[in-house]
Amino acid sequence: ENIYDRSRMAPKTPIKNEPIDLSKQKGCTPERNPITPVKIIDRPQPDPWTPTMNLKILVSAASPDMRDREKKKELFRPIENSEQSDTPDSLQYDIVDDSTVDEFEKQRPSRKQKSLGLLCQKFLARYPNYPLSTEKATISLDEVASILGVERRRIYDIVNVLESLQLVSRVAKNQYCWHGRHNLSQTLKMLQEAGELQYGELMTSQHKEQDLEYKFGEQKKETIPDSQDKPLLDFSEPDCTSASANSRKDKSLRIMSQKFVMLFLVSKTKIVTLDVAAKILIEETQDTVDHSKFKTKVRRLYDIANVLTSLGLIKKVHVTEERGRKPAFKWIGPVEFPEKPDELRGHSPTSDSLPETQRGACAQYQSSVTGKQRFTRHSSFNSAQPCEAPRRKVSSEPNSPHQERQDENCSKMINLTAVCRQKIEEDTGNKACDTKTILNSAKNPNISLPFSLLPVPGDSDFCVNPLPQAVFPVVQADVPSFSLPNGISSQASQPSTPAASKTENGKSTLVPNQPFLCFPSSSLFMLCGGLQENNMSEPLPAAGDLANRSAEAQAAAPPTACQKRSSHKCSSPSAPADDEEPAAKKQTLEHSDLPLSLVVPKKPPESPKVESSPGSGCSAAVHLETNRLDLTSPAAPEIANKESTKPLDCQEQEKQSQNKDPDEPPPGNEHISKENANQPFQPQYLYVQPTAGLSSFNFLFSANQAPGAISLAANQLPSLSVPCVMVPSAALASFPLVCSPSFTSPLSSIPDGSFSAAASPNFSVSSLASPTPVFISTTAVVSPKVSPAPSVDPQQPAHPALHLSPVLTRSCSAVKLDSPVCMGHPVTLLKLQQPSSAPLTPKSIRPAHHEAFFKTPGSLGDPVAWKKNEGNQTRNASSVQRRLEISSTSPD
DNA sequence: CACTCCCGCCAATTA
DNA sequence: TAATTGGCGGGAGTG
Repeated sequence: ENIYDRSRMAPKTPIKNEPIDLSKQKGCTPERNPITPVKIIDRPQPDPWTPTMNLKILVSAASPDMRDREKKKELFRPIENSEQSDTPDSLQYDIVDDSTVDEFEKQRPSRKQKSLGLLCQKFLARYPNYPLSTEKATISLDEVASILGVERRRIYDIVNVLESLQLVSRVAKNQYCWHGRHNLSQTLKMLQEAGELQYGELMTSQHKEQDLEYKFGEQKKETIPDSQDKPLLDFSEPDCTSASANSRKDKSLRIMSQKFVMLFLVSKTKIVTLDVAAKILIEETQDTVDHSKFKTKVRRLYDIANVLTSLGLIKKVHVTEERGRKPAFKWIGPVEFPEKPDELRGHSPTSDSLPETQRGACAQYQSSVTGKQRFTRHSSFNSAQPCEAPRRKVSSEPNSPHQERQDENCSKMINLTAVCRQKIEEDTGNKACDTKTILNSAKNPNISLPFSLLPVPGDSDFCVNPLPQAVFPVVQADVPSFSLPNGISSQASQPSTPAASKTENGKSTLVPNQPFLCFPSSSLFMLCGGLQENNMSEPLPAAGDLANRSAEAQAAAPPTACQKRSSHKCSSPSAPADDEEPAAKKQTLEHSDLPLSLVVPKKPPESPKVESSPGSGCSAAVHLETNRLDLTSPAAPEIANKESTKPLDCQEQEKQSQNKDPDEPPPGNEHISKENANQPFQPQYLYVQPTAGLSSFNFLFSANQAPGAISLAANQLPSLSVPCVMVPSAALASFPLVCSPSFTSPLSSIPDGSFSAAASPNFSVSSLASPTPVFISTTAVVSPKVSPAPSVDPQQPAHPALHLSPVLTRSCSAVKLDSPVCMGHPVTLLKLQQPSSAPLTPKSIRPAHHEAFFKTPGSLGDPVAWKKNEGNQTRNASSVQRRLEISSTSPD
């Protein structure tokens, strides 16, 4: 064959060697001098120019197509030298060539043929996905460039991206070492972790912080550089040592690539829009949205995306947003990362996407692969990116080392979230009206929901829903946006209509049993109960997708709780494969539908309050009360029944959840109630919006609660049965709090009969240390001191625990819990202050013990951590989820 | 016109 | 200093 080709090619010799030159040297005359380093070559034949040759050259010069054709031939031509020549690929190519034989005709290599993605595939085809140890090949840039017929510059683009994923490493000048995908899963895992730290937090975090951060500007910068300097992943591999390789300044392409991947890994939907990514990746905060810079970033992202696409890790999709459709990429690679290097990984999702050639390769190699992990995860890895450097202002938290970065990211993330939100809204059909406040959807950061929100189909009301997402990265700047919901909620709360509507959608089902509370304030709270996947499974009629999402979302939220323990199980329903991953992730995947796009959020911070408040206008207090009532009544009962019985395991829960109860019509919060009803077990969330900005943060808690407790609460206790509460950090002050009734703590036995249910505090929160003031207590504690809320109580009768006494009063007294949550004390209390915006520092407020339970926004920042922690804790399973909305607004 | 993204100049880094 | 790397953005190809 070769011979044949050659004959055909004839003169090519020179060409072969220097194909590049020919083609490239554009304008130039076809000089033969090899500009680029021509490497050697197999056969150095001196004389190149045969008559034919000239002709060809001319032709090529004349027509690009031809040129391409030529190149292609060369490219494809098996490389004699290379060891890999035998790879299957070559065959394919050959074939192609043959076909091309015809002259220059149509094959227009055109641009597509020269695309980086295609080039990358060719490149990848040369190397096995899972090379045997012996197979490791070193890659010579010059050689590859010549073989592929492209300039080196292009090879750098490819190699840099591959390097960011550890598929190759630089060994020396002009030399790279091919590692293949053995480590890919680990690398991705690391990126995911790092991404969660950075972005996950962001997601949750608020913008405001960023603003605040500005202060840190200096620090930040410092940080940034740090991070950049090192590749996120520094994988120093033993094998190939490239000692210095890393040093170069910021290798932006490498870093960008890693960050980009992180976004996918962190994103629930696994879809990231280009613009969002670009914004996030633009180092500076978006403030200076230099258009040109943005453009450049996007160009780079395309470059990266092309390579990632060739790797079968992502695929291009479009997300349709209000404004129109935007380019986006969806992660189709592995989502879970088993601890060990998985060989298999490639196959799963990824494999599908892989080009056949690769796939084949994979198959071949997979078996062989041992999976050695070369890379250790360096702490640095994580740190690097995330920026540890400066601590965030919030320093308060011990935990939050990363937060700063997060903040930054947050904003970005927020954007994403916003986008998502928007979409969601769109999907739902939103009621823009209601929410209009919501903002311009486009921008609103508020939309916190991006993904998760789901449940509510159209209604913004459900903002609450977002929780799940929130859990995620979503940061949601949304806070602001949520406000909408608030407004709605406020209204809704009374009328139940909204709920109903939702229910209609079917989404409501998701939420069934969960009661909502609305708080006027801007801040939102989310609480999570355990999750149950069940929800997911539930029927979602019309809204199907949404519903699913919502369900998932919800599930996601819980993830923390469930994840470890039952995550898989839970997840199972929803997501098939992922056992290991946290439910949330899985769910997310499923949800994939929603892209995270971001909209650029402008600064949500301020607006939020305003907006939110407006809606409700109402005083928070009022709403609260009502809400409470509502809540209690609706969902609670049912929940109680089921849950009470069993609270814990997710599985069980799930089952229960499946049971779904129809629910009661909740008078008060209709939608909520319904939702709750529908989903008996779902976790409850409370989402709080921070008044001010995101920064303030929202929290979600999942509460797992013992069912009983909850149920009781719900019914009887008007106040809340919600197990968990989130408090906005900053804003916390503004809010009051919520208490969750009892949780069941798996551990604790419940002492009091009264509290019986309550027990547990299993909030995942614990891990979080939060400054927030908020609080929750497991046991019931009502805080004596705080006597809060007068208002609430009436209902409370039964369980003390539940109460939330919202203290409308500004004072926020924080009650502390006496016992550590873990203990399972039954109840907790919270106190809040008013929504007034005064930011409270949580720290002061929060009880020492309880820290774990609550996190301030800042603390929240790390969802991941959170989750992890939770896992540890016993989050139990049970739980019903509830949502609460609170409309904050200043009380009045 | 918007989206993609190729191409290659040229600066920063290395050798 | 030359070579290697790689940031960057003009502007062309596509749809």
